[in-house]
Amino acid sequence: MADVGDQRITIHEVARRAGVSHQTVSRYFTRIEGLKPATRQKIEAVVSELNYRPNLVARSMRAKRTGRLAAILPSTPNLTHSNLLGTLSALAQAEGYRLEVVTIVGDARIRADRVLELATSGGFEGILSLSPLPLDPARSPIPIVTTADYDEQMHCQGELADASVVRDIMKHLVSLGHQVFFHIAGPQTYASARSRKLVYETTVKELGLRSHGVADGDWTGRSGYDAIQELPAASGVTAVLAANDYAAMGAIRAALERGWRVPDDISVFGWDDFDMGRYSTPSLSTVAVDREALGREAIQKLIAAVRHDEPPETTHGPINRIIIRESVGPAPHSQRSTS
Amino acid sequence: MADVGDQRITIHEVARRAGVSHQTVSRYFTRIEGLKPATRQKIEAVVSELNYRPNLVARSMRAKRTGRLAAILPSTPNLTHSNLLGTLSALAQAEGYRLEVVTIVGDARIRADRVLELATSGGFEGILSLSPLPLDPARSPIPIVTTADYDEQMHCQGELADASVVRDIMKHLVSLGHQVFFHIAGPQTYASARSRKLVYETTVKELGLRSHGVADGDWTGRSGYDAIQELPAASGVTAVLAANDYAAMGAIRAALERGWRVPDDISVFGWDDFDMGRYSTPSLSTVAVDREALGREAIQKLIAAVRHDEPPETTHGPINRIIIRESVGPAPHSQRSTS
DNA sequence: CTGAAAGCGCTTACAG
DNA sequence: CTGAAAGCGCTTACAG
Repeated sequence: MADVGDQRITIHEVARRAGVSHQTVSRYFTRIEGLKPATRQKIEAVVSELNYRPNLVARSMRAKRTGRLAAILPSTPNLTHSNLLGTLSALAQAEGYRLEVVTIVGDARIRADRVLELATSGGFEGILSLSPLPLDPARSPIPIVTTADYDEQMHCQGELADASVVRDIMKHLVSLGHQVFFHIAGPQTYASARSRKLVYETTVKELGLRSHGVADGDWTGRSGYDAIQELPAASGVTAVLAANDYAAMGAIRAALERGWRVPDDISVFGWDDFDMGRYSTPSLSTVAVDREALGREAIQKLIAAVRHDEPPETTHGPINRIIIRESVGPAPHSQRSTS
Repeated sequence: MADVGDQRITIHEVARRAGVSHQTVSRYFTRIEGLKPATRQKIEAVVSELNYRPNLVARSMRAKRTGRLAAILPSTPNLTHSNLLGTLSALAQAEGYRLEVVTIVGDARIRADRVLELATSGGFEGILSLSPLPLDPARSPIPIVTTADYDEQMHCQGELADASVVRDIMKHLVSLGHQVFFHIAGPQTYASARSRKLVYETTVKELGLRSHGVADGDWTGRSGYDAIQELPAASGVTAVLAANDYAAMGAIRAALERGWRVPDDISVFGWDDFDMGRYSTPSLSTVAVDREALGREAIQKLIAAVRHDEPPETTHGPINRIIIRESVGPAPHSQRSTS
């Protein structure tokens, strides 16, 4: 049980072995030039022999600049399906920053606490949150920027501005003859789920539609499946809006099992444009969210804040794009009979 | 453009305002007891007024113990579909550690570098990698444990030991009368993709099967779709093993579009047990990977290493479970005719 | 081009 | 129970 190889190599040890002062070793790591080739070589030899690397904690405590930004990822899978992380990382790198992607687990309260901890940890110059956080940025010693999520966009641009997507979907369905709607919601702890539900309900009233109401869901296929299975046979529902693609898939499955054809008898919309929805049968109508545009904008805003620059202009186009595939079609001419 | 609220509050400032020494403030944060209630209250008032939080970087530089572990997540989505992260986090917490989940973007070389950087950063006591890494743990000053991934398990337990799953699948298909196989591989930069391909090829030989070969894929639905679309009409393939569920979904879609019934004409297997595969039609036969068991084992191993304890016994059962759903059935009695 | 001094913000013995 | 001293491993002016 001897403690093997556990002692940390310090810059002093490297300096001693190389026969130079520790400041010179420090320079070797921080400056590109300004070292005599001979000195450089001596240090290089010792560094690679000892496999030494500077302690970043110590460095960042002394140097004001750490060159590191943190991207806070929610632990839901929605964001990982694109190359968003790679894009953000590359953008940060182009501006001379490292991006560390941190997933924070727990409820909103815990997550906010941990983010504040990261902010005061001294390791980062700025924080990018890829999901809304119940956090006052003023409480943080470093800039915190949140991506304009679906719902935030809504709030920024005036009540229900971006919600036009949900309304557009419903209008489209109305134009196809649908009259009785049904919403399978996401967990109401998520702002995006709350807002989709809100807009659904608002639009039902606004357009004078009939709604069988809203089922509570939790993003899973099972929740969509259950919601449709429990639908009364005579509900008359012909159009279903699910909170995401998983729930939509479950809904379609349940409909098919009940002998309802999709889309001939009932149309189903998802949200997120997951890869599998494109290839399922029927393929899934959905909403593609341009998270890369949101992320790009957010990280540029963050870097500007870290540098005390003016925030950049917002230039991206629409974030949400409706994709209509096989799961949506004209409403059936006659009502379904009870099976 | 005044720099607003950017100066960091130090422990000295808190101490000054509370009328105590900075060590007393330090004690307020590190020890549960040992402060006079009056002193505690004075400090508490100042802390909440200034919203002060100790600089963790400074703390971890001075104190040898940081109480933090890092979990390195690959930027592929496979792992985020379960509550693995929550489980790991809870396990760490129960042992008195914080788990910080870090996603590292880039190719294997870059990722290995960044992990080494984290290891020497001084911020963590141990690192758990949830994907294989081209990294010599001996080069790290702190313990690094990698979850026994599909392929690693294989190597640990002797060549092809765990590969039994792929072989079991193929044997099952043979028992259903299938004779001509086809594999849609994952990107060969991934160890798991390489190993599935290897075992496929080995088993073809071992069981004396006919194989139409291996298509190069990249985990996406599109790659599965293309592979099947490009299959010669007279290939005679009746059993397809896809590298993951996405590719399998694409394969099924392409087969249906070519007028091949699934599973009547052709059977398709996926891998990963993604949520949507359960509800698609036909539902997807797949392999469920018990990543939680792997993760649990890995983090216990890591914590033991950090504490210089004996590593715990490996007690989990089989990691991979074959799930047979509608996409797999008996081989067609007669060969398909060219359409 | 390189070395001696000071200090980043905290914690940990050690006194009182 | 609380304060004065030392030091974690580095970098940044400042001299030479």
